[in-house]
Amino acid sequence: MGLVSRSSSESSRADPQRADPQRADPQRADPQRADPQRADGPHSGPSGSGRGRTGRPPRTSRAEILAGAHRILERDGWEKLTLRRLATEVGVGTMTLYHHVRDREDLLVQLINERFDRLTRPELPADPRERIVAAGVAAHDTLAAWPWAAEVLTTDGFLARVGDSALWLVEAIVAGAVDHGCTPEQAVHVFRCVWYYTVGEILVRARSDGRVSRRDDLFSGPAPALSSHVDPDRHPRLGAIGDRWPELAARDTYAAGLRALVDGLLAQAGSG
Amino acid sequence: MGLVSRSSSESSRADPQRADPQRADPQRADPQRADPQRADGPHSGPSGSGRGRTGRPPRTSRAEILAGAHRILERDGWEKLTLRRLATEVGVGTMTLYHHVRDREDLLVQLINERFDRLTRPELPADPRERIVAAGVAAHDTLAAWPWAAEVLTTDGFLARVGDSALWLVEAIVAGAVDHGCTPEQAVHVFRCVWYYTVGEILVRARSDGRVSRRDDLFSGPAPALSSHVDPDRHPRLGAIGDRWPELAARDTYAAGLRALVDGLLAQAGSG
DNA sequence: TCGATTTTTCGTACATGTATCGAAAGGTAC
DNA sequence: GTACCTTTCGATACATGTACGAAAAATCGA
Repeated sequence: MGLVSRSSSESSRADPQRADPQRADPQRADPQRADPQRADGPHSGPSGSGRGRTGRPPRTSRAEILAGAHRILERDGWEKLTLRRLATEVGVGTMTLYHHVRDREDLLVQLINERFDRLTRPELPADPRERIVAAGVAAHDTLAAWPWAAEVLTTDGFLARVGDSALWLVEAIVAGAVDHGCTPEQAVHVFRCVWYYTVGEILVRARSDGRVSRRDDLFSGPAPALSSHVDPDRHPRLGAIGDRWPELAARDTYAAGLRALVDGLLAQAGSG
Repeated sequence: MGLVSRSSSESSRADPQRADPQRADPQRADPQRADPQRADGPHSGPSGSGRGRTGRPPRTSRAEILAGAHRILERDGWEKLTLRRLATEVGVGTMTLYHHVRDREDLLVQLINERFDRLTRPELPADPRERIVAAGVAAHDTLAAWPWAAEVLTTDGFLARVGDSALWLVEAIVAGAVDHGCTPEQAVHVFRCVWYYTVGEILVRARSDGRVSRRDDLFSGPAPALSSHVDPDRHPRLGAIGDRWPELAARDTYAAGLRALVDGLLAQAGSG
């Protein structure tokens, strides 16, 4: 046991981490390695060690790094997840991490990918419209729990780096649109709008709550959140809302807004 | 001339920069100061200097700092805008900046505020629906040109820190919704959805293009952008789109999506 | 067995944002 | 002039991401 079983969940993803971008191009830094374990000694001996692999045997693996990151996240919180601390947690030099993740961003992307891996896919409704909404809600719920997801969601080609684990979500939305009668162009449009809306909601909400709950060391008071310095003459509608803005802005209206968006998009596509 | 004329655009904003958060609380570090000029010598002489102000007269002003930031942005690019470099550019010590901006984030917020200040407000259509769309497009266009806006858009209470200069946008959207028949609650909902969608679009797009156009020193190739590693069996719809994804994803569909969103929201509100 | 090769590890160094401390400078108010 | 007040800004410190390159540890070819 333990020879190939674990590597399955890793090799599924294609090339995330392509070693380092700068150096020579010895791509593929993670061919199957004899699962490093590393729990029972300095080097647990090459019992059944890597067959046909040259080079210094790795002492750590990406799986270990991600596990350490999870430990830090749960124990110390998001803002304590630094590369140095993670290296200490895993018991390895700081720069060693860079052989398993391209950079900090890559680490976070991999964490999110892992989360999507573990997510049990919900049953998607048969109705195309509802399927789109359900997929959006699933993506939203998965990401919204991690305030730091904001730091990664918008990275270049995030969707490209998202493994198969989250691709079914994209597929679900596109398929829902097509099943509803959209052309492929329109379906992509639908997906992108849903994605923008979802990302925006998560990003804005995550920061707004996060500051208050976590980083209370800064800015003692909660955000004044508009409405404190509005001139009712120049902005009558805002003035009319007045102090109710914070309360209204705190409501969770993601699903309602998503439904409106999808309704509008599908109507647009149908009549176009 | 030059005594109060310039300070008008600065004193309009209420309290952004409340000196430093840590020290004593001598709030209000920027009462009107006699516009510092500082272009013609070590100290251009107190000709008509500040009336009724005690303490050492400031050698630099927030306006100068923002101007220097602009210079760096245009000359060296966004990633070169660091506090040390900005201090050198303006010709002051690094820590002096902290007397005018709370931190880096605050600097960026002020830059955006300034941009909104300079924005000539477009004529808003009379039709409520079109007014909402026009306001959204105006906000989008203003922010989308600055890729680094992404770093600020989601900061805690961004809307709260946005000066009057951008508040008319919020007002326009809320007013459009109310004029269409929405309750205040629904109007806030409309605004938030539009805001989420807009922020999401800007953030995702900015990063996607930005990497390629500006930071071409990293990652030589453009983003693989999905579609390269899709399994047509598991994701038939994505497989059908195939290589067309990059092209479709590159289109500018912000306005179309916004219109769909607004349509859906207003329909939702009307029938609710 | 010895050197070449390959891969991993990791110490060192640098730029950055942020922060404290403290001292000087340059004004106004009395 | 003296007292105060505000701004400037250097020295210093710390944590961070990460570029660079050398050392270590394995296999392979001779």
